[in-house]
Amino acid sequence: MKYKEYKGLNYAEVADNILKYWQDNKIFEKSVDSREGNETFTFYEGPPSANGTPGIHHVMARAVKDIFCRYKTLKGFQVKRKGGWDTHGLPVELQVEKELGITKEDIGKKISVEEYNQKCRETVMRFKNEWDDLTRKMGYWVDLDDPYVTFNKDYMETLWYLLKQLYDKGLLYKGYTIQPFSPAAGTGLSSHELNQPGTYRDVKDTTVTAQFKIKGEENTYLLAWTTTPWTLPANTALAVGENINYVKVKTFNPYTFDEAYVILAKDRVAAYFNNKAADLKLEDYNAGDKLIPYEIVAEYKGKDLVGQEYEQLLPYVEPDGPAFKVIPGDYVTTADGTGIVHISPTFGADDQRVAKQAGIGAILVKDEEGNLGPIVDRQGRYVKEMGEFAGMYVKNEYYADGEAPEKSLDVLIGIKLKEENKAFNVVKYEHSYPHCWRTDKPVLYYPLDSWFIKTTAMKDKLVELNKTINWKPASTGSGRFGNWLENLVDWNLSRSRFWGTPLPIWVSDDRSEEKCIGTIEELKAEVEKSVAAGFMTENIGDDLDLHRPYVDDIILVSDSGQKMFREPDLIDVWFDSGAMPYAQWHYPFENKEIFDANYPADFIAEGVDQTRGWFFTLHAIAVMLYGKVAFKNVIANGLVLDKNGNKMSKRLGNAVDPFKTLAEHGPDATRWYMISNANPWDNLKFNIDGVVEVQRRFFGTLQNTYSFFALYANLDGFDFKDGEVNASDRTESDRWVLSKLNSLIKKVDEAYNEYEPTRAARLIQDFTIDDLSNWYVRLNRKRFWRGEFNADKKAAYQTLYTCLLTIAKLGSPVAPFYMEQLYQDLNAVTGLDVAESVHLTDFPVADDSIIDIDLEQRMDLAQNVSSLVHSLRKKHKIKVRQPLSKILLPVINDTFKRQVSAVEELILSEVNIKAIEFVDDESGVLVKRVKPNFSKLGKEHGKKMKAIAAQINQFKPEDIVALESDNNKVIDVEGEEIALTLEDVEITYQDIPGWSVASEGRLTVALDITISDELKKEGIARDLVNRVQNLRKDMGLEVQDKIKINIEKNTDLVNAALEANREYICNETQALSLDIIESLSDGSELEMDEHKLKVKIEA
RNA sequence: GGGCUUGUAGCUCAGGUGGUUAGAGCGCUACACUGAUAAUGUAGAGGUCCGUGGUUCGAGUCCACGCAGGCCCA
Repeated sequence: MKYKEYKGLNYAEVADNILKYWQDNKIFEKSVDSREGNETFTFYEGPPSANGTPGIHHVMARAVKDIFCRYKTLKGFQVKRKGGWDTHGLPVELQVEKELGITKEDIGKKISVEEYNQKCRETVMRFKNEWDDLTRKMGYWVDLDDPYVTFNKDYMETLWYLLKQLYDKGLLYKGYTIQPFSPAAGTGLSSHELNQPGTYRDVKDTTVTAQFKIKGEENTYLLAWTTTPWTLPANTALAVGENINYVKVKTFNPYTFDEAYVILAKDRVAAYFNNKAADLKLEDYNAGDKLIPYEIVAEYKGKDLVGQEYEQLLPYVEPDGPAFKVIPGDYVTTADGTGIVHISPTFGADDQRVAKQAGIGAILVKDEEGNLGPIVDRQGRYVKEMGEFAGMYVKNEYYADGEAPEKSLDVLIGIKLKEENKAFNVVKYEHSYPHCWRTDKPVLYYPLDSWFIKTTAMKDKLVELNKTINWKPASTGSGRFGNWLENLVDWNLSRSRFWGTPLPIWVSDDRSEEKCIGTIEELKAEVEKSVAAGFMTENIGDDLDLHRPYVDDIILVSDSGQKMFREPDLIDVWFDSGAMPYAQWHYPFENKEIFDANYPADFIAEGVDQTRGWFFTLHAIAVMLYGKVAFKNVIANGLVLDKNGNKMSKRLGNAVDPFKTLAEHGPDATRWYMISNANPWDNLKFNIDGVVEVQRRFFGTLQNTYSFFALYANLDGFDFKDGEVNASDRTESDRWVLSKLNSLIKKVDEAYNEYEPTRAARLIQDFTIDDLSNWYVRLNRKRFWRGEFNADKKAAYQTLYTCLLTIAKLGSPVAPFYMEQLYQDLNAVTGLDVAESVHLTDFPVADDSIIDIDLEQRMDLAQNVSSLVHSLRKKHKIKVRQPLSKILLPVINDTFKRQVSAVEELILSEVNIKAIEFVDDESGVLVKRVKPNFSKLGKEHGKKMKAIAAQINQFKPEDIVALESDNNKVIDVEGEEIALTLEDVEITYQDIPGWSVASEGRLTVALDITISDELKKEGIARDLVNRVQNLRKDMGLEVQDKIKINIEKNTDLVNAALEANREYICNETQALSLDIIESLSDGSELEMDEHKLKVKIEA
């Protein structure tokens, strides 16, 4: 049995083969089944929607999910991963509308709801095959055979069950929110519709800065500005910014010329008062003067104004609760207006929110049916209670052509306020305002009925439990998510659409009776009653579809015998996905045990854009119904942008095709690149060059290392079947790399465990490239190819084998295909692991007894010394093949000497030097430099630091000696004596006269660059060996083939070099003989620096 | 407009608790190696650490205010 050897590995092909291996051998299934009975690690899959094709960012998101599921499996947990599909919602509906060429209004008219929903059902899974294909090709292990689907009856029944639970807890109620509304079309507009291009247009409106008279104070007014004067009669509060500065200004009303004290933001004074009037005296003012004098008479903070009461501005209708107070508004600015914001809870979303928070009521009227409503009806007209303005449209645009009055309602209100000394300023103002895309008329912000989940009732619990969740990154949890919870509003569940889960609430005609249905069985029972009451002809069958229109046809009977109809709303699709922990198992109707074992989730991961989406709905439902978190650890990953940092979009053509990327570069390099390049929670600028680099640098190096191993292990028949070599029988470098390897295991385990995949990948990568390949293999190459298969060689094979196999296991969560191949290739020969897949093995366990920190330090020293010597050779243009006699190392301390001595051989062979000499103070050749220890001295002496540093830098050699011998030196700084010890300074050896010196930190190396005759000869011999090896290779000789070397007589130096090193040359080149011949007729001409040799080689 | 986030070499990223030569890889330049070879090694050049103020003996690091990009929400 041989280790597989490759000629140019195709990584995409590896993935294909491994994928087949997994499928044929059911490895994924086994990775779950083989952990049966073990502790479970629960992962929830956030369901994607299959009505569009997947993008490259899905590869990123799913790689993150996959990594931790695989890791936990290796750690022995059973990790069930049920896939899922999000199938309801607006995007699906819009897509269908577009394809059918219809609008929402046409549904139920041009096409039946039944047909329409059928179309949605067909559309929503359109790209399921592409998704499944991507899932497999990228190596995302998730159960595709039995996914949850949100439109399935079982799934929907659980939703109903959960809604009923909320209903029974009193957490489901009907209320209103302020939504964009088009009176002309008689319909609410979704935010999607409002985001259509062209909806926002610049319009000129009459704006009013109104005077709100403070209660109990003469002539004192709060000024508030509005671009919608028609909302002023609905005013119930004024909002200020708590940290904004306000002033009271004494002046005169520009319309009535009455004396007035007005309050507004300090920053806005300049906008309301003419600077030219600044110097005018109030007492010089005459009514009608153009310039109106003003004077600031008091100043307040916004929070000082909070609570101030004022008189109702336009008292047509009484408020339904406390009103006419100053309240805090977090969104108030001084960018425009007066810094005081007019609040009408019925006509602004912010208004409604801050009013509710402050316990302020609204201005409401009763319609004919006794329902409360705003002072504007659904056609956009003032209601009858509005006195002289009753029946007027609030916008002139709403009148039929030619019927609009000359003066709009806004203008009339402006006039009325001026006359009543209630307007401080009335002007036209151009601003951007949304328009209905269908009717072209302005949108109203209007209260519309909706069903809500009372999340605010559980706010404290939601906030508290959120703090127990491990968020990656933490800032998303405390910041974006935490702030969102702090400013929570009730969850608006209602959607007036067709394709979604219907709200299971039936209400009687007079709205006095309600029923919320929680199960299909319950529905049947209720229908039976209805049949008995004669409202329904027959009961529903088992094949009932819970979608519209079927449920709409169901009429129930109330306890008092009234007909009950379903509330026509659908529920927010986010409820669908937030309910997946329960609904995916059709809990509580089935699978109770599975649910219990898999709730809550240990881990979920999704894009950061889901913070207020899925992350919230999962959390909200779990906390409200079960008082628990839904997930314990969560990674909120960032976006995948194009290489220039722009959002990818199909429209712009900068979207990266995931299938193409996977096919060209393979899933492993793609995944490794995505994970190692940046933390998943940072945005990733996806650059295909980066994938190529990862492939070349990491996978290329790893594969080369494996190939190197395989080449020689095959020659020697190494199969690791006769036990492990003792640590004591291994070389220093063997023990070093194994120590590093075990340190690596620890760190990687820790990184995965802390949900830091980037750290894990980088650790593995650095070990593979720097420690294993660039140091261990390079230094030990000869051990692999020289001589017979002895104990030392075996140790080398075992060491390298262990490193490679461990890398395969550690890296398998990130690069599941390639690492599987590596594992298989290694294990096929040795059979040391019984598992048939790397994904069925156990995660490596670090052996502390192998970790030797001192050894790791020693090797660091060897590397640093070598690097310095290389740099010196470079400086003097002496190539490594030319041996040199010695280097000098100043001894920093005893440990240093001991550590360097232990790796002396390594250094000598690495840099081709004959000897290391240590020098210390007694040698007298060292020139010392001293540097202050800033961090220590700075803490103690603070301000004097500069003076101290200046003095230390001027120490003479004898000062340093004195300090060293006494461990004490007193210096005088600005009259104060400061005693220094050795700890206060850093002593380095900066220079050795007559030597070539390089240093890094405290380490200094001096190189003897004199090349003696003998060294020169050895250099020539080494050069020759090198050239002969080339010739051998050119001749196509095998490593073990023997040769004869003939060389034509050359200069005395060269001849002497050959004679002196004959044995060495023959040994290295597998030569039986080396003869110097007077004349060679047919040899090859070799150039070695200034020497030219004629050489002939015979096999 | 608000919340969160990012800004360090041409590119991608590291840089506990403030401490005096700001690092790595890629790319570039030069050299070396040539039995890991469609590999490999070494060195060099390359930085107003986004800006402006502040705190401090000392700021890439702490504070404030900005600027630019991103996401979410208004």
